[in-house]
Amino acid sequence: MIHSEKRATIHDVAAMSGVSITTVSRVINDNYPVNVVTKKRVNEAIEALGYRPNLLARSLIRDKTQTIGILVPSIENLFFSEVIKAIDGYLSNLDYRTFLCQTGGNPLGEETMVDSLLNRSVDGIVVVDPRTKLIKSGFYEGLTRRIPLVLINGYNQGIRCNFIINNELAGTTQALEHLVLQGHKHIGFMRGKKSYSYDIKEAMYVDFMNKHQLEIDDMHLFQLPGGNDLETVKLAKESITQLFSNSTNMTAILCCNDFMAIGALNGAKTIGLSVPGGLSIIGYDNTLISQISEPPLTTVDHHMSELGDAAARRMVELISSKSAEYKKIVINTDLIVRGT
Amino acid sequence: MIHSEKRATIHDVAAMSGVSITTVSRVINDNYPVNVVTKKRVNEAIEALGYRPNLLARSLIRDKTQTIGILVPSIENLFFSEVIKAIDGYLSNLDYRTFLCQTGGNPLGEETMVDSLLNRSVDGIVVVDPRTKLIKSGFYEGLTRRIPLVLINGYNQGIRCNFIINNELAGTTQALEHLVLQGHKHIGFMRGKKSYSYDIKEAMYVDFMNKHQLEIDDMHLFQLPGGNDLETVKLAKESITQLFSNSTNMTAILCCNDFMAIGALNGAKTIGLSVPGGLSIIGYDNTLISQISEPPLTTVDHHMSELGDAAARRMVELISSKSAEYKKIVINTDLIVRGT
DNA sequence: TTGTACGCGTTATCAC
DNA sequence: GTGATAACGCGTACAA
Repeated sequence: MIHSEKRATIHDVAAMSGVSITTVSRVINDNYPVNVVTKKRVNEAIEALGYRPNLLARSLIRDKTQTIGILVPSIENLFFSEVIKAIDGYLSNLDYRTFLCQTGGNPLGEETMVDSLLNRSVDGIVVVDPRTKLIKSGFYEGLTRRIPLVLINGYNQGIRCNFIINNELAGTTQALEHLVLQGHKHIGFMRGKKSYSYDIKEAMYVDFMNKHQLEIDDMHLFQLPGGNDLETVKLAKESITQLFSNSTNMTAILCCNDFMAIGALNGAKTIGLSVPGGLSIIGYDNTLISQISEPPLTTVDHHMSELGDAAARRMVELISSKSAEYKKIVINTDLIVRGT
Repeated sequence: MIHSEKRATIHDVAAMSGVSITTVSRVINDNYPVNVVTKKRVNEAIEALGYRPNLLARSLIRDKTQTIGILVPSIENLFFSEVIKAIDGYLSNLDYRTFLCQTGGNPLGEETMVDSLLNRSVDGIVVVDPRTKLIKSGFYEGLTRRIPLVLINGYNQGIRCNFIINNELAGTTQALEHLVLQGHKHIGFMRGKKSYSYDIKEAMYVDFMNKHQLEIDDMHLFQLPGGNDLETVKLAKESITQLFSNSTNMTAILCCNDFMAIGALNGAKTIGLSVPGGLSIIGYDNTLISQISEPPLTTVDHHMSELGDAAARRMVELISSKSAEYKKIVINTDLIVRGT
């Protein structure tokens, strides 16, 4: 297939309207005075030729590409896709385009993508769920001195970077307090294998239970081998059915994400355990699956859109150099009480 | 915040290694013979300076950006995000980066984004779910003469463009035949307001029912005001509860997407109608929600990853001009029989 | 095997 | 108000 029709350049416009390319440039950018009649002639030529500036050439000299890179472990994750939507939505209005980069959730992938984006002269990089290893190794601290950088989650104390983070502490507390208020004393906790956010939540859970003098026995703590995907649903379901096939005094459980909570819900249904009568379940993330389950899931809302919005806003600030310090912006959580 | 560290250019490398930029360029691209010792000196300088070619400058002269634009109505849609993942995954391996463009599902958004991508000299554009209006108006036929273009779905007869499409016909037939084989005679059909794919499915449904001499009465045909989002779940649920609160002879229903099917399932549960005992439900799309419902949803699998893969492959073909004709590539469907 | 010089399409800096 | 001309960083005839 041949795609030969060449685009008109600024020279073509200049030739047709009988002026220099300098004047054409001025008309386009409207940054210097140009005679009204000349301007009209130029605009007519632009129209006639269907001329559009080549942004590559413009970027080369301006050293700005109006382009932002977004790094994300995987796009089809419900949590990530909503964040991306928000970031891109915000930046799109400001005439930025975004490069979508899937890293596969491993450090090498992130480094490779960052390299690729730097070579393409992006104006900034947003990393969703950056690898802890790269944060601690100083990789991102080095990067943020070269280019505007915003990290979403993955916060670590003392790292000189710009962070937008969820308030995992508050979210976990809200959920647990809700359960205690409902009269629950035997509250379980379900987490995935390794993730910074699971660690924070677990620490918070243990802390909370101790403070309220509620017991935590081995039966209360679930560590699933999986993480945040479909497999997790099955694993969670099995865990719950197994637990209740033995005997347990557990009457409520806090799950680290909605997949786990759905799994727990399905497990309870399978063994005829009523929810929330026999078992109260609280999820985390407020993804769409929490709204379509029956009954709909009580869950902690991260406000993912706000997270993305905040990241995009911060990015624009950094680009326009309005801010000279590293900020940590915390997005609040809300407990969404539904039917479980 | 100041990001001042300037990147080394090809000139810096040339100066440090005591050769001309031409030689450096040859070392980088490995396209002309260079003395082994010279090459070594250059490579050392590259290493020492941390030099990386500026792809903007390279693109400007080569007229290739290694960049593809992906247009999509909205990224958080389960169907779209899986397609995007596949497209980007495939192209990423070939060192392409992708611009993610959300169009909002309206013609103006699509035109604007296409314009933006052309100005950025992308090597090709993939449009997921293109607006019918722009297909019929000749917009995309014109575009495909200027740049490699692949349309995913939205196929219309006689349009000279490259399409990758789902076999809606086969998918619908598979689902209906399954129901008939189960002995169902009163089969309903649920669709959304306006979409080409709903139209095809409905036509197929009507055709099938007529061929099998099965009746279609007004109670069998649901047209929801919504489409493919959370609201649809509620609407579908209400439709089903209302229908069965009157009397109906319907024993099975084919839904145009999984959201509708989940809604129908929730509705049935609410009124104590057993699934599939009292009502069989078949969804469409095989999104993740069909796997986590209880019971899991019987649904038609589109093979979204294959759809994206095929689009990416076709794009690469077009770019390398291996193909001179417009092709329509049809991706097969499979009925996934689960619990409804 | 290597270097010079031009061009890619634009904006910025001078002159006039 | 307007126009040459030099950048931006790179690839590549052409010449040596």
